[in-house]
Amino acid sequence: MPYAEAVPHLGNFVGSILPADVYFKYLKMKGEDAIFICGSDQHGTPIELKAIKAGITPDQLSNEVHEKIKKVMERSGCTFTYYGKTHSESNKLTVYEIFESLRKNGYIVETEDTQAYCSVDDRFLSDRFIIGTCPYCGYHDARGDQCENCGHLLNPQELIEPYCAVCGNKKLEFRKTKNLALDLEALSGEIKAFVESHKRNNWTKNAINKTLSYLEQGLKPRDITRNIKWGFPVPLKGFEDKAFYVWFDAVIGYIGITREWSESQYLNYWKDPEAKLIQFMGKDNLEFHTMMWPGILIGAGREYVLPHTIKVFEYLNAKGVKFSKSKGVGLNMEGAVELLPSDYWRFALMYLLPETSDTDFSIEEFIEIVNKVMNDKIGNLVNRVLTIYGANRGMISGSEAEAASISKAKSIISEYIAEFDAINMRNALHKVIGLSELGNEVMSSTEPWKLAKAEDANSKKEFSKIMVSLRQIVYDLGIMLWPFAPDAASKILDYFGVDAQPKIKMLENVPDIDTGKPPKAIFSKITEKERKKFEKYIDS
RNA sequence: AGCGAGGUAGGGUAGUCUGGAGUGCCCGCCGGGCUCAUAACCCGGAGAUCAGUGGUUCAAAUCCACUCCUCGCUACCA
Repeated sequence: MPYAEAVPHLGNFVGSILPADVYFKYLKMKGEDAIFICGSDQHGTPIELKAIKAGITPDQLSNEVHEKIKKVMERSGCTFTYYGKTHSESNKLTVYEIFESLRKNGYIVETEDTQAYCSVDDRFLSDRFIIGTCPYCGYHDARGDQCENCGHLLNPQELIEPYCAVCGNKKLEFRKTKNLALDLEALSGEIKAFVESHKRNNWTKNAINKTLSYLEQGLKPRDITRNIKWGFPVPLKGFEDKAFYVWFDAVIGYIGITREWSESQYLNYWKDPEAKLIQFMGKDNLEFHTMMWPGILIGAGREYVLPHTIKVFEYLNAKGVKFSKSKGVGLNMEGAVELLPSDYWRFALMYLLPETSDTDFSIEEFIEIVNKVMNDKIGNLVNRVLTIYGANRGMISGSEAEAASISKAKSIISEYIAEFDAINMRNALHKVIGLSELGNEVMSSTEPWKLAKAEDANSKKEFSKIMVSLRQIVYDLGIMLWPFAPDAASKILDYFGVDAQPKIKMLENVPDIDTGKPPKAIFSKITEKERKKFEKYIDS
């Protein structure tokens, strides 16, 4: 779920929403009863602080950003079953219900801490609400949690001459305060058993190893409430002036948002023991999803399904720098879809999907993927097949295909399905590319343009068989491309008169090509001019 | 510092879990083919002590140990 502070950048998109959308589209192709739930994560300190600075309420700010994100994600070709938000009545209800269960089951404990207090604003200040001079580098605008200049992690007490970020008050007190925490220590045995029993379900290596290593080191209770005004108020005596901590209501938001989508249907999914919850995220979200989220669900009494698969991706970096919303580094999705069709981003980002290690995003590589892979391999193949097919329409008869190429195509298709079933989406994408390569190979080795000119019956028959095979390959390509590049896939399928959402089972029966539609390029290359525009975004 | 992840031809990557000839992909380079197609496409080739050292094994990129380098996380950023 994107944090509703700003529009997601490429790194956010590639690590969570895009793979989820691609996989969801595949599930729909298979005809599975799947829903794709996502939403804006609205609570927390950064949003509250940003809203105060902007002179609006956090509610307003996060709702405005939420609307923007929703629009951009739709423009990026994402087809959510529902895109909701965490600051909703449905989520609030769900958070309260789960909190109550956790409390009843004895997993909520009290913690005490010392925290800065501003008497002018009459509030406790989160670390980020305190500004001062960094004791390590002397930077004047260091925050209480970290110095942005030297990167040192800080305690608010370390800051020299700290002041309140809201009102500038320099007379801060440090007071004791109580919070509620989830007793992860008590739950750690069950969390470990959960990870052990689920890790074979296509979890990524980092998700398994990092989690087991945390568990090995031992978990401590972790706060679920904070002295903050923005969030759901805590419904417990003595804690009414506090709000739930954003991570708590964000993960519960998966349920809450499904509930917001459909009060009558959400439990059909969340309480179905056969349901599989599959989650995609960047590595910064790992511990929330592999430990705390299962911990919440287990502690609340295992009423809801626990994650079946957790896919944790590494970072996509821009020129070695992490894309950052707050620092304004890199390209956000709004700029991206403004610049180029969403299919290009979807395809290229899935191609670059940082599965095992951080990956650099460079313009050169992106352009290479679009121009060389999408255009030259896939786009060009479609075009050349359609052209030769249309020009020799009368010579193609029956459905007899050239056996060798069809059997190769079939094995690529089954590999594609196997990769997708194992949620290895980048590998699945390579199978799509592989199929286009097969098409190009068949073309070169059989030279149908020569056969088309021949007079003898044998050549004519051979030509027909080859074109039937190529027709099959292009059609299959249109279907298989759909999760990655839905617009381009629709363009290909349109030549076959198909305008419905593709299904895996459609791969078997190829309709004839509608030669009334002249072949048009389904992709076009990124020009020098577009490249220049592009560089403006990346260079910062 | 602790923990996690990476280090594979000139560049970028996959393969590592589950050991089987350095096997694959993209770019670049060299040679050839083709002219249906988007100056594209196809075939062949050169190029790698698989970070290093030691070990296990009939066999190691893959398993084990140690070392070096890069990135990330370390609990009030989410």
